[in-house]
Amino acid sequence: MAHTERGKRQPTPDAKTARRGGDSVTLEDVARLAGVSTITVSRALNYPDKVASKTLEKVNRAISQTGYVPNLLAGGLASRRTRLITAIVPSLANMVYAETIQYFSKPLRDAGYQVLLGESGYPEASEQTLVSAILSRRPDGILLTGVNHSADCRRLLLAARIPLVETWDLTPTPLDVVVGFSHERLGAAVADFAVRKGYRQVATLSASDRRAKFREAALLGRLAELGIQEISCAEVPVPTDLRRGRSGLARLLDQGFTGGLVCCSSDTLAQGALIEARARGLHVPQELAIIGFGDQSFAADLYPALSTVRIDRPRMGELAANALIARIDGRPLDSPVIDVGFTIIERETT
Amino acid sequence: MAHTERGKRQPTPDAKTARRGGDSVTLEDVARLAGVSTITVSRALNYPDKVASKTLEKVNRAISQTGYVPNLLAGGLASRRTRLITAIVPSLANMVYAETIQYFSKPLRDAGYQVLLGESGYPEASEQTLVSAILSRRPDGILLTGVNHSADCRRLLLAARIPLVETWDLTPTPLDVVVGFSHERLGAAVADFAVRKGYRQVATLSASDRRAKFREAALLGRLAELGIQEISCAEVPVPTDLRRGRSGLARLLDQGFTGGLVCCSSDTLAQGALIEARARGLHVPQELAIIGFGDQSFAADLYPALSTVRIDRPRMGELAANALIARIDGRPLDSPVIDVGFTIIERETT
DNA sequence: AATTAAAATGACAGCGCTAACATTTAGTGC
DNA sequence: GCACTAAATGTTAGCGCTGTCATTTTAATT
Repeated sequence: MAHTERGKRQPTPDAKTARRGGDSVTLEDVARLAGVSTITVSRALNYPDKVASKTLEKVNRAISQTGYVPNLLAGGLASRRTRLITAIVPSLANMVYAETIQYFSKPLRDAGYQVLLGESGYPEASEQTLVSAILSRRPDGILLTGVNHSADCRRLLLAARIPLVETWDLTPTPLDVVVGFSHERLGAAVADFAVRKGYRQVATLSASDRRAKFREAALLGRLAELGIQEISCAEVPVPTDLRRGRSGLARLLDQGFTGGLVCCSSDTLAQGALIEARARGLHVPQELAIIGFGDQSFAADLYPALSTVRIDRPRMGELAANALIARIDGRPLDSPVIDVGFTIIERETT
Repeated sequence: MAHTERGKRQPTPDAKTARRGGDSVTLEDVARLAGVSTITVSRALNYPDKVASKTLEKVNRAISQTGYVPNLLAGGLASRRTRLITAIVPSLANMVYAETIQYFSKPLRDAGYQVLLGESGYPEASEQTLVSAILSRRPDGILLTGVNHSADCRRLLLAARIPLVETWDLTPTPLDVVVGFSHERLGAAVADFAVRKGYRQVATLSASDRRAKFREAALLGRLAELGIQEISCAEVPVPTDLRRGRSGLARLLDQGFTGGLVCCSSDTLAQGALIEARARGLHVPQELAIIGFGDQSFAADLYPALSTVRIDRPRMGELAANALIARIDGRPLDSPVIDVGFTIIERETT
């Protein structure tokens, strides 16, 4: 007792190594084994060309001998770079977004980033809460789906001063960068297509999704301009699936829609409509024409093959990733607004 | 110069606040504003019931005034708890896994965890590399798909001493906990089903996926036992899609398969086969019967409705999440091996 | 009011790493 | 060999938080 100084914890001799956990190997262990300082090990890991090759070799040997796995929490805290990118999508249940993530992730992975996923489609938690949770991991960048965010959300995002990419939509005033296409122009283009092909009756089958409704509104608007009178509309909840496509078409048919073009807000809905038509013995496209949206991989392989509107998703994902990386690296961008456009793909259902 | 002590950096008066970045609000800022110590703010955030309600109020006010967003890197480093769970799936392109993630995430989110996603289906990066990258974020737990991991991988995982859950398969010797079903029993059950229904010809249409091939082998084995002679097999690459389902059936038909039951390793493949049958004018199930695997949401809505083998994926995800949470909290598990079973769902294609 | 226990708060060190310098070593030309 | 530059390595001080005590305040009991 006598030599224990007032209150101060008396560290045991091996305190440094025996502390809590004590399990995992640290930089220091590697450094000791390699006979260099910790910073040299750090450099060997992060800037290998700043270290003499002999040293590098020693360090690498020590790393594999100890089975060292770097601690990115500590590294990120010290360097303020986490090598983490967060992608926020409405839902993984929608194949289209799951795919977007993939295309987006690839270039990021190659650039040494990991992608953390956030799903915003959970009504029980606000986007605000999600964003806050995400920011607490201090990602180097964030991908957002859509351009409509609550005021609180925008504030939070902007205050974090993190590179941001919004996708799947377009706006002249992005938070930072936006990579997408115009739902308005797309809706109008589909209306033009309907008229050009001579359909006198048009129906819409849309998910209750902000962007889908926006396309529908543009389509309806253009149709009115072009003098098309016979219009039916059906709305189904998200996420879209075959059942909703089937029941949606059933509803349209009950409503008095007797044939013409059905414009669906997703290929899945369109496929459901196709199935329902088949179950009812309606011939597509003779008695009923269908056009989808997205050009998902299955569209071309349906029977009959589905006409749809293609969004170049691989390109959109890649452009978004590259824009984000450029912003992180502080490189300038040609434009903060990148339009990837769309293409109407005509197959057998129209 | 005179009073600058040898080499030591001379910190400017406001060095503490003006340091690098200096941008983001820290616990200290909040504490100062609330007139308490940092640890009290920390407690107000993490253990609110350990703080007097008046203090809590002051702190919360200070937090919203400053727009403070906690830094989980720092918190995780200090507490050794990251509230991060990593899920490794083969690919998001496969709807089945994307869904699994969803079911798995829900209970975790409710328990205050965030899910980081890792895709192992990229041949350019070994599972080893992936696991290493994941471990460097020090997740509190890991979900793995499958039970076959390289020796290096197992070593790495085990050395990390992190709760682990393996899924989508079963093994008597899990790394930690396994939640899944027996592919062997499933394959045999499908064979029994084929025989019971009186099919004399059986074909398999399988993805080149370890578990799919395992089911197929079990099916073939049982078929042999039961004396079924006429068997055709087709293999397609992953990920499975409609095209591969169509071309797979086409191949079987070319090979001399003239009708009977086609056992597909995924519902998507089955759907592709169904489409191909329709395109060729083959009546299902009269001329050709089809059974899938997975009972994905679309299976019941196809026309004709697809017979398949149901895996209770929501339950599997939930059980996996709960097992992981139990392990993290140090609670004992009834058994480290949890079998969720399977059910053959007979609809219209058989 | 005095005594004791419980609740609330605080001081301090350190989690494992890296930025920013300082210092040492190797390389170059004359 | 010497001066000088560039390359390689090391020292130090945090990054922003929480665990572990120590201390103070409040409540409960006699």
